[in-house]
Amino acid sequence: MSDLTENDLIAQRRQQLQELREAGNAFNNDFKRDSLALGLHHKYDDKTKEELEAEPVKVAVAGRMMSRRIMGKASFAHLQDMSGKIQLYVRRDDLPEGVYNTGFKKWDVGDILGATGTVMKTNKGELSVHVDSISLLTKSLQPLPEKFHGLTDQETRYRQRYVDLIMNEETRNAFKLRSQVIDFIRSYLKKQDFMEVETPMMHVIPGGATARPFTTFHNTLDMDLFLRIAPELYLKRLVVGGFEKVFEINRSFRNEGLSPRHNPEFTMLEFYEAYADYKDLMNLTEDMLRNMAIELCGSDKITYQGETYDLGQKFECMTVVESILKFNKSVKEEELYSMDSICKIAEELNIPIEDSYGLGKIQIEIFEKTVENKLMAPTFITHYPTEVSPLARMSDNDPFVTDRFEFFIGGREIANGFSELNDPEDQAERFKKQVAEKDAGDFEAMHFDDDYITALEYGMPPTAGEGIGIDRLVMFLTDAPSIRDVILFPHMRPVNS
RNA sequence: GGGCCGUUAGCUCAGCCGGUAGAGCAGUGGAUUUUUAAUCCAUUGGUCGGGCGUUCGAAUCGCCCACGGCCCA
Repeated sequence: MSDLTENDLIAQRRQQLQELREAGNAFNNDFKRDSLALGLHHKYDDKTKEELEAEPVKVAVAGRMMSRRIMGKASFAHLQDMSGKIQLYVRRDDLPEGVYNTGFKKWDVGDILGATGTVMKTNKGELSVHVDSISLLTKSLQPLPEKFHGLTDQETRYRQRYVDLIMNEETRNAFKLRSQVIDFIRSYLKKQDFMEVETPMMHVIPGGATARPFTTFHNTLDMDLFLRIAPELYLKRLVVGGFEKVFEINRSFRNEGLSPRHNPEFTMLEFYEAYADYKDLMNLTEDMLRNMAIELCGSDKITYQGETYDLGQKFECMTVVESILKFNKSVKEEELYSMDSICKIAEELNIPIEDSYGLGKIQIEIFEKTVENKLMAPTFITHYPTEVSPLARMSDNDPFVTDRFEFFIGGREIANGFSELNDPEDQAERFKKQVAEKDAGDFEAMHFDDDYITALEYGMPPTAGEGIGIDRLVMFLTDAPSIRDVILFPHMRPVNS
């Protein structure tokens, strides 16, 4: 950032910093605070001005000065710390000689200060600290955005998230909620005896999803490695190993386009439970999301982009085919099971069909085009075709479909779960089909993972597993229109030259 | 990859049928001992995203590029 042409504002502040250096008190590290803004509000907001005067409470606070109103020999300023804001009442004659005029009045909004004083209330009733000592802890060289409009430029908010966090409480709140969502999931699963694990992020064979991976290179081993597209195959190896309930919350990476719903790195929860089936996980999902909303948002009614979603009601449930019929009134069920007629439907919908596509793949193409973004209310979709579910167990009643579900809300996929395919010979056949598709030019198709087959050959108990997209879930809970609003440092193209 | 929109002072924005840029906030100087977007007076500040064209003259018109946003593939 050294190529920034420095403007007057920064030059002035740099000059002040130089003076602080010369005076020997730049970057002080000797101030200890004993109170946070929010704590003071909790403790003393209910007290009257007189009560606070009768029993003076001495506190030490620190934070960034977000505003300042100088009224001559007295001033008001707001300090912002990790918990919130507290007002300072700073009077010249209450401070040591010179501090007010040669110190405080020269400092800038954005500077980081420490102050001690007594808790008071102003005539207007705002809880404040009546300051008796104050010092500059960190000089801020960069001017903050204007206080009234704040920082609204999307690009700057994403590129300089630190400024966004300083200026926008909604941003801070969204990321606090994100953290709480992850805490909630951890404790929810741990209470049910799930064990948290960490599996490789650098894979020799990328697997567990159909997606293009990022490639990297290990110098000493002289080999390509892939950033994982999903942890799935490793987590199931752990189930084989006897960790019967495991979960992982961490990043996966997919080398595909960016959009308001896609970031190249994103966070997923994946969890696996032996001796459970996909229906058990649907129940778990419903219970977990409902309780999460109540605990973290205070209600099972969530408003997202102007629409209200009720997580309190029993979630809707239908099959892929049922949903296609529901949103395509002119389509008859039998047409979805004949290659001739389904191709005609796809053609009418402008869905390009590859020669390699079977019935199941075309059904899913139609589903994605005509159904997915209409699934507003919380909805489970089940009976995904085997053709598009290479890791899921075939249904006992109909080998055309698998014991799989996806969960949608607000027109977006949030979760994907299924009874796991634990028949090693079936799995090997499915991998072979994927490899054939890869050879036919599908970059997203899976590799053949020999070791995973070997693991299954040792025997994996009947197991169900699920992945939940944490970013999309947090988007929903924070009413964020873009995934970039829930990722602290979303991927951006470099800005330079 | 395609379409539409945007990029002007530190921030938020005007200006765009061509005539070399303006406001509010921030900053600077002054007044002000309970303010809340404090107020009042004065005042500094700009390669108008970059490049190339058209023109006597471009922030404004055209083309290309960069970055961002939304939609589509």
